[in-house]
Amino acid sequence: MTSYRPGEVRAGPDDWLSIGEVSARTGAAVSALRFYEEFGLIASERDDRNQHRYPRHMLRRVALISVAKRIGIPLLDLREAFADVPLDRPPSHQEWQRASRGWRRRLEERRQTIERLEAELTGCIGCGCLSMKACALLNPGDALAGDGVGPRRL
Amino acid sequence: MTSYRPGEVRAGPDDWLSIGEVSARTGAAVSALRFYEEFGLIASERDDRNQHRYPRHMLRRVALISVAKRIGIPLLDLREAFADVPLDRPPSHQEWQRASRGWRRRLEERRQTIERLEAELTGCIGCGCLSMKACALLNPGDALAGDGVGPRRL
DNA sequence: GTAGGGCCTCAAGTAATGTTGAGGTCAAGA
DNA sequence: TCTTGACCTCAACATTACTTGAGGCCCTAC
Repeated sequence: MTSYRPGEVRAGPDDWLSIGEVSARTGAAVSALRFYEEFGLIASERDDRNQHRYPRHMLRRVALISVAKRIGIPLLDLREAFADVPLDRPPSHQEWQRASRGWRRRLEERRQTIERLEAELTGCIGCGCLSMKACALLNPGDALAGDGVGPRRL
Repeated sequence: MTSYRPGEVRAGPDDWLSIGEVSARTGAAVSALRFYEEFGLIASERDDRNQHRYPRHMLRRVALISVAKRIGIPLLDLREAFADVPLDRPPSHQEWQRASRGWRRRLEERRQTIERLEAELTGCIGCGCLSMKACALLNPGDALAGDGVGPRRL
């Protein structure tokens, strides 16, 4: 494997980042980064001292992982969502966009679940559903958990 | 402890539900219900055979728990969100509404995180942030993870 | 030359959120 | 009467997502 040194001249002085630098810049713990890498979510080269060297474009991946985590997207889904974004080179604009379409579906679904819950908590509760009759929340089988038909909003 | 029988006359024939009925109506596994109860998220009485008897209003709680789970809200937060909703009697309209205000804050925050991520994936990536300069996603410390100021949308 | 810092590997531990299994009670139906 | 089904308790296991610890390498600064 080619070995890259931190100061290697390619385009800038810190084109390659150590694991500590990536951690500092993304807020992800070093241990988490190692974990993500083993898991295949990110990748790195090694320098002549066997230390991780991350290309800058990996920062974006890590940032996306961190945010996704916050909204409860499991790492497996994340790996799938990243499937077509190359790890070994800066993804092209197009590649990010293609991947982002898949993301958006997931995100939208999630956002809609939240919005529905918000609606339930105000509209539904506010409108008398407390009676527990025909409330979408309590509609069994359906119960906001599926995609069934039935009363949705209002 | 008072013991309630399923058929006890109070208002209807099934004012009290067995754990299996609650499970069937909410979609939550029996084991999950027991877990929620031990955790303090729901509560029940026992009948003369030591079996759980759930009041109907518990269905709503379970339904809310199920939905919240789907959007990644941890049970601890959930317990806090339910703090002022009584377990031992049907919550009043007012009580639900007061609790729902807390919920809404949480939900909104979560929704905004998602919306930001959506924006990053389209707007930001689409607008040249690929250059990695001054991108909210990569702004350390800030990085969508905090509430700091800085470039947010566009 | 030695102390510290940053990095490495590998194994074990932790927290959250349940599920599964063993062993038992009880009531109703064939 | 015997079996089946729903329920009980308690303990152990599973999964996800990491963190912590032990033991070691190498460079830089004092």
